[in-house]
Amino acid sequence: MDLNERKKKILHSIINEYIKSAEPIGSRHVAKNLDIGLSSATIRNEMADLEEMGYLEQPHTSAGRIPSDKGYRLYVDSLMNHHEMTVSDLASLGNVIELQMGQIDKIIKRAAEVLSQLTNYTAVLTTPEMKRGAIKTVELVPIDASSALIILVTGEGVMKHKRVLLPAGTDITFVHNFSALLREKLSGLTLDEITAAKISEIRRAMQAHFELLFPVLDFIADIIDDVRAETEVYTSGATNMLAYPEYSDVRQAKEFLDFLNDKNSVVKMLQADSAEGSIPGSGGINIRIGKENELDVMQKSSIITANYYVGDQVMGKVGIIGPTRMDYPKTIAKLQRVSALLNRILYEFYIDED
Amino acid sequence: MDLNERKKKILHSIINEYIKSAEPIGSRHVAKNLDIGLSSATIRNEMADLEEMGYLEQPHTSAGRIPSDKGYRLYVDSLMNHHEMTVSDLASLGNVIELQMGQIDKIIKRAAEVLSQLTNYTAVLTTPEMKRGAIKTVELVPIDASSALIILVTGEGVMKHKRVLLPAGTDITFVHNFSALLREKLSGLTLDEITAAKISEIRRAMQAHFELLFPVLDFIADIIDDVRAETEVYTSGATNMLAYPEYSDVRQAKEFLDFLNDKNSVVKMLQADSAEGSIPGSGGINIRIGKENELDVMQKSSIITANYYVGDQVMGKVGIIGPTRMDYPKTIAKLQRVSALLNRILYEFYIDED
DNA sequence: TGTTAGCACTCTATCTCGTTGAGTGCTAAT
DNA sequence: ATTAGCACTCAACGAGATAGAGTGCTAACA
Repeated sequence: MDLNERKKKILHSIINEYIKSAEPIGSRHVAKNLDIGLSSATIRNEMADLEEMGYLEQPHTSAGRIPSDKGYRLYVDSLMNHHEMTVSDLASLGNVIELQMGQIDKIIKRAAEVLSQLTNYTAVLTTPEMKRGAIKTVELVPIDASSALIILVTGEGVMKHKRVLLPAGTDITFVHNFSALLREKLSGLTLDEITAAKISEIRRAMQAHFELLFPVLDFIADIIDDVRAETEVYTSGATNMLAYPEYSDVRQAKEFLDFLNDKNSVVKMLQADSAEGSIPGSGGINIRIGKENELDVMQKSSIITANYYVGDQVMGKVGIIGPTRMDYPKTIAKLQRVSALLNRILYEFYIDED
Repeated sequence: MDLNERKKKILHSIINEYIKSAEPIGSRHVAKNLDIGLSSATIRNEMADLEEMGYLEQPHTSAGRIPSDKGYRLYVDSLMNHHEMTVSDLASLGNVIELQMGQIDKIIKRAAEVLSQLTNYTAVLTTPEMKRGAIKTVELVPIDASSALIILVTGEGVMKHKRVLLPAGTDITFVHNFSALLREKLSGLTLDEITAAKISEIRRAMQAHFELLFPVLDFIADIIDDVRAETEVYTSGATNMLAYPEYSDVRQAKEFLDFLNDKNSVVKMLQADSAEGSIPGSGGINIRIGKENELDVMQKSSIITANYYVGDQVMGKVGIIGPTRMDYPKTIAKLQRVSALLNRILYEFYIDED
């Protein structure tokens, strides 16, 4: 039994219908409302075949059919029509650009909001892993007589700060000199290069009279560790999912929301995209459908991810989570648009000011 | 008909039971399991009285009674036993203290987490309104040839930063001088004092050769507006509510969660505590029960709020949201403990480093 | 040989209806 | 004033009965 054109067309129609209604689709419905030109009996036979081949399943004997994960897989890989965003959707994207002057994490956060509003699903973004990022500047800013602020800025525009106590009676000029020396020693290094050994080396290389401020070096090591380890996760529209019948059970809804609140799980999920899921020629779009995802909470959901870049370096992941019957074509189009927009904004943000 | 001691005792017992079970309480249950020493028939009469007086209600004719909002009100005002935290609860509070070295918003965030874990309800905290806060320091830190970071630190330890573009070819020493001048002009002023007029005044007072950097002043005005307007809201344990039968309907759950996501609504709610709700001698604890709250989403919930301070200045609000049948005594005890702890930590953080 | 009409069959969803049991209110006895 | 007793009410539950959507199969048809 082979998957001929007619079978594909029927499958395609069924999936489209199911995406809209979330109700099992019967042969009669296909024959009447969809433009196939066959009787319900014929459709019935074809549907039986499609079920045998694993593309459809039946919730129970006398219900219609719903697509299986395998069915969706075929759908996203070769069946579905690709989609262009509508004018009104595009218009609402304009707002994102206005944030160009803000900081990088605000832009990313905003992108998550836009995506979730645009799609009515849940958007998830991760900020870049900074291992290979370079330090742009380090500054020690005195706040008052007894404390100062360490500020670290990376090439990607990420900023991190920490307050440190100064030994009593430290002279301000002294702090400034130390700050200048720090900057000289550290700027340009990538975060990977700043190991404990490197810190010790700097400590030795400094003149002895900075000894008073040596504890500050430890704080700098801390803060760099923070930046290095830190992958922030922004989620938006988590509650959108509660509007879909798939999540009408509160307990499952809770599980899903708790999962989204757990940063580590989300990062892990976003980074785990599989080779099987990547859509050729889509610019790095990756889709995992239902059980293709190992996580229990995701068995009824799908996730579509994309990378975003500055220049040619991957900065992070954008993902959209929806029920398995989510509207793949539209969602993919929106995801592509937003990630492209994000690329452009970050590029301008990053390159222009370089 | 008056509310004698026996009626009070019965009401007290019923409310305690209902808080545990979330099921209507019948006269038989009260007579058997609770230590009153009266027959179910007598209890029945008393319960009928209590209903007539408005302290109890009946979901339907042949169900038991549940407390009304008025019943809860009486309960929290004069019936309930006050509660001490258990040893194990206290032990888990120890962890909060370790964050002393972190920044103020991390501490506040952590406090929300601790509270929600401790109570199994939803914790909400607001950060202070900064109108009367003073500026501790302002710094303009060059990042590269074309951009710099404005950094603003207030007396409360809040830090805010923004990246600005510099005119091409700006000299670094020049930036430093400008930065020093800024600091001199602005530090010590409260945020309220820095009006548009004040900014113009500073602009005029500066030597003309800083003209190039005048646009930076506008950014400073922006950033100060941000700090002034900004009341951050931290929420923790939002999904805890989904475990209670009161929220078993997904639609209501969604409404509640959406409400929590809306910063403005939450701030408004936290600030709207009423005179009727404040518990005398409890150190500023305020309770609003069910319909005492105007908000639709809160009709089935109660909120207990407290203020927290640095020294004698109110910094913000802590609130715990639960179903109306929440365990008031325990929750109040925990809220008091955590806000006291918060006060102490902030006091140390703020005063020690001053 | 592929398509279709027809029909018996299956299974869920929904409704009704009786039953159960928890709880009440009232009355009469203590 | 309290309590035992009893009739009454009502939600919850389960057992049929019914409707209807949808299927699979067979036989007729082009």
